[in-house]
Amino acid sequence: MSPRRTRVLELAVLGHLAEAPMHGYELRKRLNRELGAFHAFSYGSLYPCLKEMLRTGLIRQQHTDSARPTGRRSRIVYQLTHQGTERLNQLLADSAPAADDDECFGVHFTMFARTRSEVRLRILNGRRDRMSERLRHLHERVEHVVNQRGDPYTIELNRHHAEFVEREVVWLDELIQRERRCAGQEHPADGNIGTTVPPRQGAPPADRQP
Amino acid sequence: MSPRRTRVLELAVLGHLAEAPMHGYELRKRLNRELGAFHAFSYGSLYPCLKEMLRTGLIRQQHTDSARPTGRRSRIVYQLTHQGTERLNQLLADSAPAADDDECFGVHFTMFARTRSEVRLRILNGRRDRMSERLRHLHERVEHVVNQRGDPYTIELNRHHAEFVEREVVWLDELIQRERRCAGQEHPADGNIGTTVPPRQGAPPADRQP
DNA sequence: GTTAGCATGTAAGGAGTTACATGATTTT
DNA sequence: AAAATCATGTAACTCCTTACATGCTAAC
Repeated sequence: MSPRRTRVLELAVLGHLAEAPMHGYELRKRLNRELGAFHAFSYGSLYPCLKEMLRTGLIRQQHTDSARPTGRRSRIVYQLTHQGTERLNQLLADSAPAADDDECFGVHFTMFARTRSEVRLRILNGRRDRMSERLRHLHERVEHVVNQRGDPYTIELNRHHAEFVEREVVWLDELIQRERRCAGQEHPADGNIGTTVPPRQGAPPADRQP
Repeated sequence: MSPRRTRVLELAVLGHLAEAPMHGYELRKRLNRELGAFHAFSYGSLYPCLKEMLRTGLIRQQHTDSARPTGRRSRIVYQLTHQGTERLNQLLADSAPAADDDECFGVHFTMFARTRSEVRLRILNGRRDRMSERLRHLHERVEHVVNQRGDPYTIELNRHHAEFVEREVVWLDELIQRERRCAGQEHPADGNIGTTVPPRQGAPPADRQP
């Protein structure tokens, strides 16, 4: 019925569940902490998304035998299915959306530690190219406005924006260089996404109560 | 029926029509040129918005006696009504949304030349405060991630973002200082920001055909 | 004679948000 | 007893995009 193929949210959820099984509330907290002021998701989008992903078989509810860990309201802990893992790899490997969309890039970036070095480079390069292109457009526009009749505030806004994009390109260049220097190392952080994630064996669903 | 109270688009349209009557196509071109890569509106949002504004009496169709200027397809030229002017002033005076929403701030900013000095200062100050607050949150988050377990890429993203917000605050501070220096002048548009802007007295409805 | 640009629109849908409803548990 | 926090969820709405449909004129 309603697809609810929530592009970026789906990716973020898959990425986090790949790290460890989790329930919705925890998921949202982490998402919003990691993405910072980049973007904040609400429950109104997260829960329907989880439901849809459940329906399409990307995730499943964990066998909740010993339901509530410390008496709280029973949680629904989700974990990736095989299909979910495949979909995640597929999404991660596709660098095109990350280049265009700021949010999407952010989400991809927060999962770089679990992304193959080659894919990271592809994403960073794609992003760099897009940003350069955007910069070129901006410069053209500034020039145009200056030449024409030029409202000073419009010029200032575009100039300021161009400065930001310039910095973004520099930042990306630095990151690309860093990546290149450690090329070959498939595990710059610890553990990849392509294979299963064994190091997290006995880790409980992230539940620290005092 | 369908309200279509398109917040930011409505403001932008009002602002541009206050400058000169215009038809939809021209409006969109200007919007997207001035806002740069900030945001691009499509016809699919602009035309319904115009229709709704027409319905609610914010704008009206100009008496299109001598319809087509050079044989082209007949245009529908819109102009502000009295209500539209009032609504514009009301929206411009409300600095709260501009502080929060990036797009909204951009639209407000491109209309600063036609905004009262006092309101400009209020908007800039509000924006500055919000950005400072955002910065504080970001620093807290970075610290938290560093202290906890710290994924290096998550830290890097937040650090990078924080740097941007820091620059934005600096930029706003500069603008505020500049505004303060020329306080009293209701129209610092000439030589305020950078380039001088020509008088723009009897500017015709911007229609240059070769 | 066909592409490109000007000009106006509509229908369907995407990707969320807000506000609300509910209920348990812990802290004050 | 009240407020905060944890936890899940829904309905209605927003604001915009994409893709399409139409048609006219200028330029290649």
